[in-house]
Amino acid sequence: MHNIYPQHNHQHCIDEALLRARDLCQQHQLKFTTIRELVLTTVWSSHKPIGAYTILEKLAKEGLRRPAPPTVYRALDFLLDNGLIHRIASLNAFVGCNEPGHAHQGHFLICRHCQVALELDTQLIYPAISAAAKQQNFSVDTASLEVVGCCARCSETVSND
Amino acid sequence: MHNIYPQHNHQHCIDEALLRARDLCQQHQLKFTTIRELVLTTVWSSHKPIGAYTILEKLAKEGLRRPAPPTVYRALDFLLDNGLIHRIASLNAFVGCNEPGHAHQGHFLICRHCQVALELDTQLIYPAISAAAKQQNFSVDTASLEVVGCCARCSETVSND
DNA sequence: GCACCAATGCAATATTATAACATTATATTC
DNA sequence: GAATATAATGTTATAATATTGCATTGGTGC
Repeated sequence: MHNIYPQHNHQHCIDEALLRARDLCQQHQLKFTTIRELVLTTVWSSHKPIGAYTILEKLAKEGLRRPAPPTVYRALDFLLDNGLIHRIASLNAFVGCNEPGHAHQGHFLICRHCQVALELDTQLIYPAISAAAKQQNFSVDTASLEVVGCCARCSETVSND
Repeated sequence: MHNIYPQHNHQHCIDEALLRARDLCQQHQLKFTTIRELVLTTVWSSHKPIGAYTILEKLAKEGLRRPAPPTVYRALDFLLDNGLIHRIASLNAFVGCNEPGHAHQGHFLICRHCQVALELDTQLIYPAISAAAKQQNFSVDTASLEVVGCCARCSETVSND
C-alpha cells in the first residue's frame, strides 16, 4: 500500500500514474489523447475523489478553453473502461486507480474528514464477496465497496464528528 | 435469507415490511405518516431498487396529488435514517431493508438482467471489511457493498450479456 | 486525394437532488 | 379551548450530475 498522506511526494504518484497509463494504452493500442491525459492528471491531482464538474473547472483555469461536460465525461468513461480510474458512486466522484486492469473492482476506505480515499488491496475483501456470491449462485461482474469513516491521521487530530 | 424470486408471495414481504416499520416507529416514538408509509410501500413494491422520481410517478398514478420532489426525498431520508430502506448509490435508487437497525450497512448482489437486489447478511462480509479497516487504523461509520452480476435464475435463462 | 472511423466540439436537455420559505398539522402547556 | 412550540408537509425555484444527438475535426489506410 502506498503512503498517500500529506508528507508523501505526490508528484511521484502523478508521474507513476501517467507512466502506467501510457504503457497500458501503448500495449492495447489505445489513444492516450491530450484531453484524456489532462483529465487523468486532474483526477490524480490528489487522493480525494473529484467530481466531473470540478475537473471541468480545473481544466478551464489551466488556460484550456472550458470543455463542455461531454468532453470530460467521455474522457472519464475512457479512463473507467480501461481501469485507470474508479468512480466512487456515493460521492459522484472519481479517483485514480493504482493497478490498472482491475476495472471491475474498487474497494475504498473514505475519510469523511480529509476526504482521502484509500484503495484497498482487492485480496482483502474479495474472497468474502466471492464466497457470498457463490452461496447464491450469483456470478460477479463488478464489486464496489465504499467504506466511510475516519482515517488514522484524522482520528488523532479530530475531536469528534 | 428470504426467497425473493418471482414465485414468492410478495404481498407477504410488503406486509412484513410495514409491520416492522410500524413497530420501529412506535418503539422510537417516530411518526409513520401517510406519505412515509406510501413511499415505503412503493419502495417495497418489488425487490428492484427504485428511483425517487419513479416513486413520485407511481404515487401520482395512485390517485395521490403528484407530490413534489422534496416530499418524496424527505420521506426517503426518514426511511434511510431509520434503516427502513437502503440507497443503492450506483443506481441512484432505493430498496427496502430486511432488518431495520442496520442503517449503516448494506451489502447487495444486484442482477443486471432482472435488476433484483439481494441483500446479504452483513456477517458474511463485514468481518473482512472490519479487519482491513483495522489494519489501516480506520474507524468505520458505514460500509456499502454493491456487487453487480447475474443472479442464479437469470443465469439459467439468459444466453449471454 | 478519398473514404472511413474514432475522437472531439457543441447545444440542448434529461435526471437526480436540494435550498428557501410558506403553510399545515400535531403536541404541549397553560 | 386558546396559545405556543415543534415537526411535517407544500411550493417554487434551482443546483448538481449526466446524457443525447448531431456537427466537425483529425488521423489511417487505400
